[in-house]
Amino acid sequence: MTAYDQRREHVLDGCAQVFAEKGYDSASIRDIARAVEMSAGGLYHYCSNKQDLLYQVCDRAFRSLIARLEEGLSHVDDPQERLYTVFVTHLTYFLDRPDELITLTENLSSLTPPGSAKIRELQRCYYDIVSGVLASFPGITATSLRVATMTLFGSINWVHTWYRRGIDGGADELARVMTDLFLNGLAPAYKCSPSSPKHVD
Amino acid sequence: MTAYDQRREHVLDGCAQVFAEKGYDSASIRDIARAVEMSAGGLYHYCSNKQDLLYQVCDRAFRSLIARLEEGLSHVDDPQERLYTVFVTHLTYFLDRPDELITLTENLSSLTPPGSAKIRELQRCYYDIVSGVLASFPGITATSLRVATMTLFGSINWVHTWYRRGIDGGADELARVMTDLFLNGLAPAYKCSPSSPKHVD
DNA sequence: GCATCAATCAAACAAACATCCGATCACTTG
DNA sequence: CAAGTGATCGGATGTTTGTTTGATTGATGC
Repeated sequence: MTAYDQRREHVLDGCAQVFAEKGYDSASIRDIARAVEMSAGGLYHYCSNKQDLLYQVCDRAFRSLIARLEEGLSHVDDPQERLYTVFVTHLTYFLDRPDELITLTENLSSLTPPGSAKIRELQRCYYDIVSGVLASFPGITATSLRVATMTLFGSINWVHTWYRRGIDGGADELARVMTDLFLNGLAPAYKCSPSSPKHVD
Repeated sequence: MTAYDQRREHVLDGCAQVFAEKGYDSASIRDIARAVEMSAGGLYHYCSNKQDLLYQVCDRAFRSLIARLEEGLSHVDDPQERLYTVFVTHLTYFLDRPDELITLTENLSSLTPPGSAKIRELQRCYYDIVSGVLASFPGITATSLRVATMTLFGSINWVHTWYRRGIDGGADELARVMTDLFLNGLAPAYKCSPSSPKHVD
């Protein structure tokens, strides 16, 4: 990693922070410059324009996320454990680098061509992985697979709007609750033991 | 309803459309003026400033949504049917007036005091209703109630990012799939079938 | 037919914006 | 030391922003 690359990483960190806090549109080049302690003009040594900064942040974040998930899934075979791996990997990444994931979920729609197409490709890649995990459950149909996958993404991507550090438990606990919800639902008692609707373990 | 109020409704419709399409920050007063076929200055007869327009759109949308949900739930007693009612009401509203709901979910964070506090109160009201529905399921704990409620919101609020008209089925079908997922999960076969003694905890 | 009043407009305002540019600065290399 | 080079800066540019202002219109009441 060259010195230039290191500096660029630092710039992208600052971008993610500012984009996550104010959103792409109301984040000004001067805001970013202040966050990385550089002049506005100086930023243009690490990007071609403001839009390019958003692209670089999204690209880096998506690639990290996909790499982590592929690594995590490579050790696990059981479908239920693989589902847990999806949740815990994404949530761990979120707690680890919240600004990047917030930028990714909140500002994707601010991307313009041609960068938007490349990022959408990464998004598709991520979708296929998660969808593949869900597809291994028996009894799932084509339409319910799509809805279930999108519902899962919605659940995960919504976390940043309500999660509070120190109050809401770590990634493992959150992932456990969500996995249980997706596997067994809210009313397993109704379904499995109609004679004792109150029983739960 | 006075003529002024009617005209104001028309202005808010245009705002919702522009906000949903471009986002609050990059939607200009002139964009909105063009959408409602009025001059930029003329808009200020229906608001005190741009921020006020966002507030009015959010306020109107949230109140409609809450009213619809309260009405719908008032006819239903069974917990499982009440859960379906939550899904189908929200999704119907989304398919009915997508711009308002998109503005609500995408631009809430652009609200500033004092309007933001008032909207947050409506949000809290909506949360309490939905949380109450989920709380009626046996075996749900305090933390899992919070996570389940937020997961439900995430699922619903994410729909606008992937739904495609004419391809993805109506509100009732979507609500049915989601309700089934939340009630029974992906692996009811694993849990209930006698041939599969293993279960997750 | 005159006065009132709300609704609307075009024009103008300062502020903020992304971007560009010439001038330095801190270095390595000969 | 001299020359060269990449990084960074402050300032300037032209555009767009939200908002204000003063004038104009069209209808209503007298």
